Amino acid sequence: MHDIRAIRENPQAFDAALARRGEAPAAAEILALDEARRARIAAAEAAKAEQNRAAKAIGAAKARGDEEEFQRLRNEVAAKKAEVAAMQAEARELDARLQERLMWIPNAPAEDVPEGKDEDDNVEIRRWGTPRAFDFAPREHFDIAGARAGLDFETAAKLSGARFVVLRGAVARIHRALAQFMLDTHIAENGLTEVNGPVLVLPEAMRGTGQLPKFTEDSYRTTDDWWLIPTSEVTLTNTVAGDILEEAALPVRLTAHSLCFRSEAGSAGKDTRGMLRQHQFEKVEMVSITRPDASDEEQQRMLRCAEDILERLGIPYRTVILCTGDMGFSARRTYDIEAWLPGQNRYREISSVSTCGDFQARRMNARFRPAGGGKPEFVHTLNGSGLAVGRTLIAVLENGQNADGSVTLPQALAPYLGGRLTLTAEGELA
RNA sequence: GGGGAGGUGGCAGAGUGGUCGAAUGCGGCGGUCUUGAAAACCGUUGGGCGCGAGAGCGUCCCCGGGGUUCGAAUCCCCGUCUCCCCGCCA
Repeated sequence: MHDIRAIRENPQAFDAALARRGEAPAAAEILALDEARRARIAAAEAAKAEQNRAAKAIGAAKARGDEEEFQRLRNEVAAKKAEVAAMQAEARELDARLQERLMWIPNAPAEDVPEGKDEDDNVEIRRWGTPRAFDFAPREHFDIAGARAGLDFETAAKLSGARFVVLRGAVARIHRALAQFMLDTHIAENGLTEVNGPVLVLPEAMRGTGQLPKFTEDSYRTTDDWWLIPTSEVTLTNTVAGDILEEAALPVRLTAHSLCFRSEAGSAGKDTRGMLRQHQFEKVEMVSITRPDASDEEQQRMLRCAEDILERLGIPYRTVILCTGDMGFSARRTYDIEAWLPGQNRYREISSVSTCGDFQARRMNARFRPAGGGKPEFVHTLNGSGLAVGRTLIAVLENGQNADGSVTLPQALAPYLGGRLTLTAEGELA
């Protein structure tokens, strides 16, 4: 959420930021609401002050036995009361409208975010690794002999319909190994704290991170009005909602392995084969809560944590910075990491690392108290995939495939696979 | 699911209709004393919003939301969370 004071101070800058995102100007409308709201607040509080003064004098009048004055004050307070109530109601209504309006407006892009309309305008930052030269036509993951036995889309369809998968045997184990490997690396090497939280959350949490109110159709809701998290960013970031943290406690660095649920509304017909895009998938997520001046550096650190996973797995990737038109609602700057998928002969998104500045912190009222004392300030929040487990499985399978349909698995997974690093063409670990 | 007890400042814990944003203790911060520290003593110590250049002024907040009353931390209703007992259960 945006700072109403900042909009007041520089409405032009606010509209300019919206324009970079391709959004219509909103400052004029918002400031009109804000002005009306503040006028009502001032009037209501002045009237309330008079009421309080009279109410306070009643006690004294009673004590000194001045019945006449007592009655007069009673009447005065009663008269004021109605006036105050009416003005307060108006102020509340205007405030609610202002808040609601602000809840629908996306974050402003950072200065260095490249201008652009869609993903074609994203800018490549770097590449790591060299895509392997195959002496045969590399297949997509669902066509690799060794993987086929463990990727059961038919049974998944029977259970749950389209965009689900049942993993079996060695493939299921490799998938699990990847998640364990990622978590262990983040905990032991990157200094993150493991968290295992709910995947069912209240609407407030979804509003805090920005999924609601604008993107209701992208997530699933239970009949009890819980929401299934589309990413554990929601769970992890909202752990500090409403808190005032001590500066010494920052940065807070969290990681979680969780199920994620997405309706994929609007992506019908996209990536329908294989397990690239599912309604339910697993992801290891990273979240950092930092001081405002530390968030840019933290984003680079987090980006490195995610890239490091791919490097340890030996999967070539490229890193891009998203342009203004391709960034998510809450983000101020986002880097995507795209893994090389030889079966598709292209790079595909496997991680997204964003800083949200104080945008989410304002929504969830997450603050810290400066070390020297003084007023609490909003923290900065960051999140990044580290990584999407299912997509990493695809990358491992496609990059390690052999002509005979077997797959050579990364050395890094050895501790998790009993040292057996070959997925045979028959779908067994060897 | 049924029954009971509770949610007060960073923590502990008073306060059951008026002068309470709220005693007291602990903790924190500043100071006196001390070579330094401890102890002791003194002072200070929540957040939001509005107005104001500022000092400051006003207003709201005792889990959340309604209500009663001239006046609510205190009374009533609903919700929520915690704890205890019973039932059920991975």
